[in-house]
Amino acid sequence: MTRGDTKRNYSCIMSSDTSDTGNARPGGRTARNTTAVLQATLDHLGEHGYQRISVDLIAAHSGVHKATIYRRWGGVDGLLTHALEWSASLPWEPARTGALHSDLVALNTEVAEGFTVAPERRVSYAAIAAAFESEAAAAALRTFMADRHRRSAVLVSEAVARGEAPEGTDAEEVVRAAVAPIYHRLLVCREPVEAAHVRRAARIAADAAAAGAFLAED
Amino acid sequence: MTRGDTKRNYSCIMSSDTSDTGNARPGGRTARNTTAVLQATLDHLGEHGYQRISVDLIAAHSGVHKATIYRRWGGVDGLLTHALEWSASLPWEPARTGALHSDLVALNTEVAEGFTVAPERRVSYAAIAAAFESEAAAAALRTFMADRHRRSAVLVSEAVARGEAPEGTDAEEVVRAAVAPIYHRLLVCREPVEAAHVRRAARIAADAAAAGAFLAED
DNA sequence: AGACTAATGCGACTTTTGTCGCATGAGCAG
DNA sequence: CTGCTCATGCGACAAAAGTCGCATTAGTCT
Repeated sequence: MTRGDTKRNYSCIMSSDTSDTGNARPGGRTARNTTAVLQATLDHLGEHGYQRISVDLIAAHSGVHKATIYRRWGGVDGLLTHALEWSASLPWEPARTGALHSDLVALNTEVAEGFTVAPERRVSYAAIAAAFESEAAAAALRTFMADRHRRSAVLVSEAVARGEAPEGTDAEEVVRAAVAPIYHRLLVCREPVEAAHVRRAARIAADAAAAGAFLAED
Repeated sequence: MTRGDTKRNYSCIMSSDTSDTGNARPGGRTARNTTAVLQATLDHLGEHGYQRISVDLIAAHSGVHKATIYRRWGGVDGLLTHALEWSASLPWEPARTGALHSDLVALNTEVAEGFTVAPERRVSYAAIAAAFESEAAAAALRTFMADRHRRSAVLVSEAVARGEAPEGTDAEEVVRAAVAPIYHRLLVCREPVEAAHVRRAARIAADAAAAGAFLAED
């Protein structure tokens, strides 16, 4: 099994098109290797998850030599870090439903599914897990999450414009408040997320926003 | 450096007294080994964190042979799992301040400090990280967290008794709602937790509880 | 087209991690 | 006190992870 057999395109964090990496000498082979290796990494994660991953496996699966992977990515952590950094550059925007509460329900649902539906769930877990292994991965996760929250903030801005929350509401903080219970339940409590949790978290965040709980503190 | 040099006693999840493990032949040496190994594990975590840990290191540091550790605990995961399971059995109860909001502020502060103040922070991170490595560790974390939330729930029950929240409020869910933003910020966003975040999370949870957001859904 | 050079492939090597069989000695029962 | 037995220590081994120098190849520049 060698390079070039791009199997699937997973959603969001997993899709392909690993083209643009800001390397010196970006010419054909380097780019092809990058694609092959990162695609193999995502494929492996999607199929076998975070635990069984190793550089040797990715090397065999991608057709790129082990030493090359160590040189360019430094190890498994680097692979995950790079995959995460790259995925942060993909287009994404939150779904609109017309009201803040239901927007947040939709957002929370998407988050929960990202950690529930295979194969994407394994990739999502890997992204979080990697952040515990290396500072670089943690930084990548920080950037990725900040970006997601920034993009999601429009939901709140638009709600403010519609008069659902007061002017001066910290939009990103509302988003964080809404999704936090989902992540908490999945990654810390290690318990399943039910629809009621999704709804309640969205409800509380929306109500708090309406009540002005996210205005700048004095 | 051999066994028996119990160095420090960290708070909470890190303290010593690794006596009672339900082994067959619980006699002297086995118990001493258990203590030595788990203490060495916690010491190492507190000093160097999760990343650099290995069975060989713990073996050298505890004076217990490598093979014995692999046999009894199975590997690094098992060490962390066992340490976490054991720490769940330690006494702990939340601080009382007289009002739900300030109780939750205190709770959130304790959580945040558990992930901020050395050496305990490294142990806390390790506990979460281990859950990504093995299902056993995940189960241990689930148990530990469920226990913490159960114990913290009295804060809410007492608040209900004082009339601060309606009868029928799901106490544990209020606790989870209060602490979730802290964990989310620390472990997912990978951003520092400020006093304002602690306060806001407590405020929102307390207000939502008062408003009846945690009554059983119909 | 032809030379220059960075990246890669290659494979041998070191280090780390995990396993196994066997002898020993420490607890436990009588 | 005496023997029995299970956990341990021990060291050799196997497997995996990671490193290194060197020859080669594929882009790039002129």
